[in-house]
Amino acid sequence: MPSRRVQLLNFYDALMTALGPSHWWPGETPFEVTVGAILTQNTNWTNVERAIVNLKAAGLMDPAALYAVPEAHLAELIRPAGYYRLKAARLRNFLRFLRRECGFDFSALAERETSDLREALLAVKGVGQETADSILLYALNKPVFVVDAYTRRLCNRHGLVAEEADYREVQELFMDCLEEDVNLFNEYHALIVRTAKEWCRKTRPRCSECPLEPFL
DNA sequence: GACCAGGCACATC
DNA sequence: GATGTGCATGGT
Repeated sequence: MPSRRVQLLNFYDALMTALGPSHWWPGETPFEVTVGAILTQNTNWTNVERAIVNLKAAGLMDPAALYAVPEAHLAELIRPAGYYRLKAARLRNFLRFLRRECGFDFSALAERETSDLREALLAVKGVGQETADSILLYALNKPVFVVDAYTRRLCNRHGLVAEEADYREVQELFMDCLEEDVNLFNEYHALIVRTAKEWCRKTRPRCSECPLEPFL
């Protein structure tokens, strides 16, 4: 029985061989990445893209500019992403946080120590663990592993964690077993999500062809 | 027409 | 502490 570290490294190699590098997160700036992280909560990325296009077309992919927009207008712009009233409030919660903590300056935010910053992000209403970690890793380049529903299923199916393991437990599995490497964490999470989309959806090749079978 | 998608907060027991 | 529910759009 290979160690959990070896299993995780084998998964990674299999995914990288099958799919190649991901170049994540799609987004031109840390702010855009963060907006995407909030908008994609329980939502298909293609719907998020429509909302991002609307924001850019309105010249609002900028924290100070976006904060100046009335919440109802913001909600209409992000409507294609679903849960639009809820997400408009969540985006504004984050913008208020950003103004208070660093005057809308992401590079100042990135100076802060990771676990302290994580706590601060989690205190924003509408930012849970996955969203906070996505912001830390993909917008701020902090070495934090992002866990999602796919990651949990993968670990369950392969007996790496118990069925009832919570977010932190799955996260610690990866972070304890792997070296602390922003690039590795970035690529690993991206590959898991891409595998779920490209192998495990019914219109794609069957699940038996998935490089991680059994995955979903 | 049902089911799903890169969650989260809150109510209720 | 566990479990259930609302939030909403667009693709398959």
